[in-house]
Amino acid sequence: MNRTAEARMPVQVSVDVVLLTLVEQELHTVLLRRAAAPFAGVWALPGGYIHAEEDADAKASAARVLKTKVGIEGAYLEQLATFSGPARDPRGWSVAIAYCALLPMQNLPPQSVDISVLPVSALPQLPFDHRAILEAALERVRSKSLYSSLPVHLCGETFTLPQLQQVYENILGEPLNKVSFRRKMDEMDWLEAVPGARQSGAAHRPAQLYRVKPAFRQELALSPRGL
Amino acid sequence: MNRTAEARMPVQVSVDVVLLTLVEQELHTVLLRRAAAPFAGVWALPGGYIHAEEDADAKASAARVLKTKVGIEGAYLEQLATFSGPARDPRGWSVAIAYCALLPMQNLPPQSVDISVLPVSALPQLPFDHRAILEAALERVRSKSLYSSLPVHLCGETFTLPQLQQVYENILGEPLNKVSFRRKMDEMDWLEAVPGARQSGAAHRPAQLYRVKPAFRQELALSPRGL
DNA sequence: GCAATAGTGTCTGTGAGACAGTATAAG
DNA sequence: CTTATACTGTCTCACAGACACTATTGC
Repeated sequence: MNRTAEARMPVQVSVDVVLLTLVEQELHTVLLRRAAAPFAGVWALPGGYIHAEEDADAKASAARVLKTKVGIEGAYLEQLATFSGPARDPRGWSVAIAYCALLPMQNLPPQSVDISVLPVSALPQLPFDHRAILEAALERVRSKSLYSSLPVHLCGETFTLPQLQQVYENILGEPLNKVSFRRKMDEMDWLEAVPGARQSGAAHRPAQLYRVKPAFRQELALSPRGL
Repeated sequence: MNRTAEARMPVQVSVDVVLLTLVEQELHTVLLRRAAAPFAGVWALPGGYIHAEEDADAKASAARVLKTKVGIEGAYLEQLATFSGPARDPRGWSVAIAYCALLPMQNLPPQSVDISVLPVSALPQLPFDHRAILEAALERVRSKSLYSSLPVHLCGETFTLPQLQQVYENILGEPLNKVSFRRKMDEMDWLEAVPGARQSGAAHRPAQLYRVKPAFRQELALSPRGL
């Protein structure tokens, strides 16, 4: 057997990142204008080749892409799936390890001629198989929002329960029962009230501010029976 | 910007397959004895490089590995996750696209000096990060068995409801309520009775044989509230 | 008949959703 | 005071699990 022949035809490996945020009650994604061919000048998902010399793994590559090409750090990052085949990139057989990233809107960089934040319901045509990658990200985020704390990564440091419920509702696209939602948050036990902190300024009873308990900052909390 | 420099350091891309089956009420996995270095002679997950000339995508590579190295076709195949980094393979920075495969025991090839079927609870030390890949596969299969028809791919063409329930119980490691299980199977509506076919030979009332409805042969059925 | 397992009717407890009430801010 | 939203007490209905009963085979 002839292993060198097997490995001879080169396969390009890149990472692509679906960076999602919530702007005015709707999921938005960040697109970059491609600098180089193919598809130069076209809006596309942030992505890039793996740098074997510096990246500890593909997730680190994705974090580096977000830092150097979008200018953000600290986003929640989760591997989505790997897309592959001879046709997805005109340069030949390629592999893209896709990641999903969540970030609160206020941590996003300002838009520019090369950085755009668009609602996922009204995106331009995307190059490669980026449309399929984006759909996979949306499905993943929506399905995990049914039974986990994932959506909290779209909120800031502190938030009120009504705000958090709105985030869930915006992702899921349907209203949730207030009493059930609060019961679930209570029994999942991953939030703590910020002592003495209340939302102020509104012409009604102020809401208690909450934050994620330290043990759950890097990890999702799961609810066994959903919601 | 210097894209050719970015892509210069080569990254090896392979697929690894966790092939699971049920033998005597316990999940087993298929290991192959490695022919070549590194880890020559060691039991490892079936795997191999992507053949860009012939594979339509990474899933096709995984199917080809199963066919050529294990001798099976038609297994249920699902992408698991992609493992990467400089340390997982001594030959250097590498990417492994991991797949999970399910097959009924009777479709497995006979064991040989190079093919082994072992219970997942008593495996030898595995090379590379194959232990982590296997754990990911087990977690995926167990978690999907809580709300989908996934376990049916461990059954043969036809099966009785008591047999199917046993498969679920063996995967999950806990007994299930008989009435609830049958209610769920009924409302998920992905099984059909084989007319007139009943299990025979046992010294008790024979059970009705079922098969998967054609629409669900290639696709999982999901239950919104689990079980 | 008995033993053994298949399959079903029905009760009960848990838990999610609905509703309506109280609480607390601004003006 | 009114208005608006935060928060909570409680009822109800749906559904999962438990139990018990009937059904059908081999011996």
